[in-house]
Amino acid sequence: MVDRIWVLMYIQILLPYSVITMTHNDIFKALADETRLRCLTLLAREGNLCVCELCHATDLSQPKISRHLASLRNQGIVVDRRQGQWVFYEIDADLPRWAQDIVQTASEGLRDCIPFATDIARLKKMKGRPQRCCAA
Amino acid sequence: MVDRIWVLMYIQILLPYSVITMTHNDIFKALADETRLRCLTLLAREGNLCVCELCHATDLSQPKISRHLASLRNQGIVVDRRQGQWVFYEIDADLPRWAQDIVQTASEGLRDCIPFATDIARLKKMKGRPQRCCAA
DNA sequence: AACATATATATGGTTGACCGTATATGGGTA
DNA sequence: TACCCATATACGGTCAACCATATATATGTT
Repeated sequence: MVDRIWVLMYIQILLPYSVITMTHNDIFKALADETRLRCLTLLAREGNLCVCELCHATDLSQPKISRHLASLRNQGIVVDRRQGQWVFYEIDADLPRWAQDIVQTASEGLRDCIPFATDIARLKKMKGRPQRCCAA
Repeated sequence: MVDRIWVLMYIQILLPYSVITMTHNDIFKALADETRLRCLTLLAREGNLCVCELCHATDLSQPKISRHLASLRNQGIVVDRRQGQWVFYEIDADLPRWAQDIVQTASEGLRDCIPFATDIARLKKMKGRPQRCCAA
């Protein structure tokens, strides 16, 4: 029973960090899925967005967005920050410079393509977006 | 029997082109595999290379390299050119500008990392590299 | 023709990543 | 407490992509 508690603590405390095993092509694996590519280009453009904004912009289901954001977080590509009832995601500033350049280049290169342009348009039209407290 | 011949001709003539169904994240799918990433960064650096040079540089098996090059060719990311007994590959100049920038950024950003640095070193040390006729 | 080198493809099998649906968690408010 | 909203995760199933090994094709040389 006591052992079990220690095992659970191990899983809760150590695993979330040990999962971060970034290899050199992980950034490309992240961008290789359309859902993640859409989220990352939106984040590159907007700075930070909460899950419901990403759901609205992409018109994809909440579990789908959340699952992909979790995988990006576990790879150290995005970081999350809870603010009230919302969780805001943004691209990790600690990402290697060249990797940030890759995301930025993709975001600009795809700006006018479907579905990326549509995502931006839907986000702009979204009503009742949550207020940011301080950081843009 | 005659039908069979037409079917075969259809497969041979039409299929290689219809296979090219480039979507916006295909360039990232291409770079998401380490073997292809190593090949593409080498090609971005060297301009063009034949299969045996890529095998030598990466120390990977010939069927493995050839299979990945075929998938890159089928997606319109590289083009091949036979010259004598060698087949030279290079990055397709018709690739969208932003996609070329992605490959270039990756090539430069990974230049000093393992295994990319080792690949370049092995290529430099390779003996008996085939002569190029005209194009660099 | 016979052989050597370079490259491409076929086969069979394994694994990892994705999906939708259902449900759990957690903060905010009444 | 109970309830609502936003978010996260669990479950079970499907499919695409990868691998190694074996073999086919194509060019050049003797």
